[in-house]
Amino acid sequence: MPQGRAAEKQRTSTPASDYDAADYPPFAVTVDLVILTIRDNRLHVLLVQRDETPFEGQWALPGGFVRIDEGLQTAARRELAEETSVSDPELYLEQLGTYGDPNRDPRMRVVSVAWLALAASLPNPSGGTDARDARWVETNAAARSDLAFDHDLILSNGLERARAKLEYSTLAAEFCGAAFTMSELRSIYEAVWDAEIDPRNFNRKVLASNGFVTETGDRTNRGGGRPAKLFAAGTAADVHPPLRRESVSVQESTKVRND
Amino acid sequence: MPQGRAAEKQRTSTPASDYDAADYPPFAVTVDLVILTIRDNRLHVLLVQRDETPFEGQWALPGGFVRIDEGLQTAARRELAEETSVSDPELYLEQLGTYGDPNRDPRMRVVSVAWLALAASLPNPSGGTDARDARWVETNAAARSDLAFDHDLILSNGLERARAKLEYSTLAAEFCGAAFTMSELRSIYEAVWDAEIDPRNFNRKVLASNGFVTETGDRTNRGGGRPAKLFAAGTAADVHPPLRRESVSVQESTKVRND
DNA sequence: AGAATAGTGTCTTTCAGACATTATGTT
DNA sequence: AACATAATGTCTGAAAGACACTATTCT
Repeated sequence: MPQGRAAEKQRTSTPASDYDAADYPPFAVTVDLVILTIRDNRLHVLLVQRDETPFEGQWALPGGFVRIDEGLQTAARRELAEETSVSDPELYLEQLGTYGDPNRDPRMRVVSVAWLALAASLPNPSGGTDARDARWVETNAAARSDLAFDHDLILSNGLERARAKLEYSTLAAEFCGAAFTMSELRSIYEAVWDAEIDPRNFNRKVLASNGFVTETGDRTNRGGGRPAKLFAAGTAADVHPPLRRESVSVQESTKVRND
Repeated sequence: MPQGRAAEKQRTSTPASDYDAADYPPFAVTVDLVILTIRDNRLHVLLVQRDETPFEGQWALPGGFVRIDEGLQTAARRELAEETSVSDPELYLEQLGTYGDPNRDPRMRVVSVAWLALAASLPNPSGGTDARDARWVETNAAARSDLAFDHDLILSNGLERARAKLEYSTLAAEFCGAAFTMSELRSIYEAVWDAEIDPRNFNRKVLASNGFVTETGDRTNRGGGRPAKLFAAGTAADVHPPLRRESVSVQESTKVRND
């Protein structure tokens, strides 16, 4: 094995033409996706059921190999399109982290770059080009289940990232449709944070944040009660001041004192 | 996990035992490090000068190949120790992101996992096992210079991450020595944020955050003025409420309105 | 005594969180 | 008229930011 050092020297001391596959450790690089969407006012994640060893029959995050001439985000977006049959290049996608424990895959050394995708509502998994079973799973249930590989960890990191993201980014707005009501926007927050939010305070804060949403002037008319104003996503990327979820547990954790 | 997916296509049709290097694209995986420290009250980053093609003579972030049987963080820590001759396993190290543009290295397909390391004061680069030149460079100067590969981007992301991190983590405290004064702690923030901070407000906020620092009872006596109280890092990991740098530019960016 | 640095307190404004009533449409 | 949902305003407490003076040591 080329070990880092040896390889390193090559990297710095060997002309490009001398590069040889045998000179460096053979890694496989994959992408895995935490794809989140809202269904029935609850946050769901897309899981696929493995039909091959290892972890046969277990559920896992969707993902796949990065092609040799393909960028990492391109690979993630390709997999996303394959799994959701939604190839909207507007779909929000951000890099979550890279997982490369030498034993994470029993077959070979695989380094996986994990991505977080968010969309307001996605269709039922069409299975894309793959024949395996695929399903939207409510995130609390998914987090409790035993996923293949280190996907439990990746999912957990993805959920935490999504929750934190909504605090300071206007993502949730674009993440609704083109026009949405304030309660629709609020329900996104409630689903992701898995918490109730006071409509009055929420309203005040969203409107106070310049560029978060803009009123379209139209209203809904889908029966029921009073028609709601419609909004569109604004131009700002950040929320000022940030919306904050109650950090109850955190506050307790800081109770540590030295007396 | 990744491989899961990765292997996907192959996997669905190929038993594990059939795995063969020829079956998947040959990637090299490296780690690159943004190592930050404070010198002369200014934030500095460790850069190394390349002595080989490509980018010969240009400055770059330190880094190297990941060994085939080595975890990603282990590889980062090994490189860190080699470059700084400080093998303190306590040194703060967090994953920054992964960079894998197909053209980022002209010689071959390299995916690099970037890491952020922070330490209060590190010795002059001993060069470790490498003979290349290595130096601490003030970060504003480093960010303006033209680094090899995509290291400009990595450095920029690392700096932004470090600045954001100080807002809500107690990192800066551990990142000082075992005992430190309030103005030393403050100067860490000032160096990283490249801004002045009001000593009175800073003091109030740090002390209000339970578990951020604890008074040791001792005082300094290094001449000059009144001896300063000494503090040690507390047990809390997060700052509540967070310290916030003035987000001037952000506030202006939100000035967007739809009238 | 003077120089140097540490340490502290008050005021004002902004934001967070709690909370109840009115408005406007449909059936 | 009843029902359903949307919309809004006020009060209180916490924290942010601005700001000036006192305290302790050394020389």
